[in-house]
Amino acid sequence: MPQQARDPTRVSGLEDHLGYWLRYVSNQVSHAFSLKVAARDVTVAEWVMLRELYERDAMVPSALADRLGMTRGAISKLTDRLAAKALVTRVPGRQDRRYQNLALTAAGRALVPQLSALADQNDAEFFGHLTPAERAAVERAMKDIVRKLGLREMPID
Amino acid sequence: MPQQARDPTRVSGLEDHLGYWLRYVSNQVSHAFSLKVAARDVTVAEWVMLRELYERDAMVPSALADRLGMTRGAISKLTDRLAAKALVTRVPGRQDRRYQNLALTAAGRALVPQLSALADQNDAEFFGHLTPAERAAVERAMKDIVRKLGLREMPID
DNA sequence: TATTGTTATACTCTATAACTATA
DNA sequence: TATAGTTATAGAGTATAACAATA
Repeated sequence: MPQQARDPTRVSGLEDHLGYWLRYVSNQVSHAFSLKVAARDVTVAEWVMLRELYERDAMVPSALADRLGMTRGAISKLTDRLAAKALVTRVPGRQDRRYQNLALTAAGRALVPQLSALADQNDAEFFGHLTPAERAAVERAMKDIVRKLGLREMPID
Repeated sequence: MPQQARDPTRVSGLEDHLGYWLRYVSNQVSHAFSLKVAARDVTVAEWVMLRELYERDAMVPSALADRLGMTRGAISKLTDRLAAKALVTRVPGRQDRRYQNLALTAAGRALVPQLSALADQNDAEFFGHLTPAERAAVERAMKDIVRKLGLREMPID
């Protein structure tokens, strides 16, 4: 929120917005994490997809797109890369052959815990010095916003 | 922070990391903002650069690159676009002709307050429903992290 | 030689929309 | 026809590195 309502003629600065600080820190956290997973030849988007498949074992691409807030095209390209790295496989559907299932390979499944450890480490680096109360406050605020977002339609254009 | 240190064999999930939530919310906030400024034919990165020049009136590209945490190449491309939109001009240096100054045009200067109002509006939409205490807690935590890590660059994407 | 700004190249991620195969 | 997945194209952003002009 802009903090200077006292002077309506003043143009609010970048730092006056909570969104600015969030983006600032978030970009740093994500960038640091991307460097860590790059050592395993994986991007952040790839990590998210791998982690999702780890949890659910197998998913149809369009369901994954919905869940991750990406387009089917984006999922398709991501799958191409992960398949090329032999971390994910496409399993053709049997009943309805328009569908397919995405699943982790053994290598993919083995990789997820290693990436997860890197995520733990990254989180500790950035948020470890906050008190538990501070962390809880941030987490609660974020989830609050997500809940509020979930109640309204996503902007399409 | 992963919240399940009790069980060392469990693979921490995406949602166990504060970084995950931060990234999720931050992406939503930035995306919504990008839609707003797109109505003025401006991107978020362009807004940041315009706002910076508004504050400082004129800057050398390499100084801007340092300040925004971008490469000189990126600033060069960004300047190309803003110059094409007649929002920014390149002013050749007089003493050392390797340097140049970037400055807002009259149109650029007139646009910044409008964009600033959109930033205010965007912040209100996403954080307006939080209590002042909650907002303050998030802001304090973010600034804490920035201070702790000595981060000084600005977020761009 | 060192530095400034530009350019070339390449990659990630995103989105739209046309395309195919199937139902 | 409707849907699932792919592909093509485009654009914004990232980064590295070679380059020309200037000091």
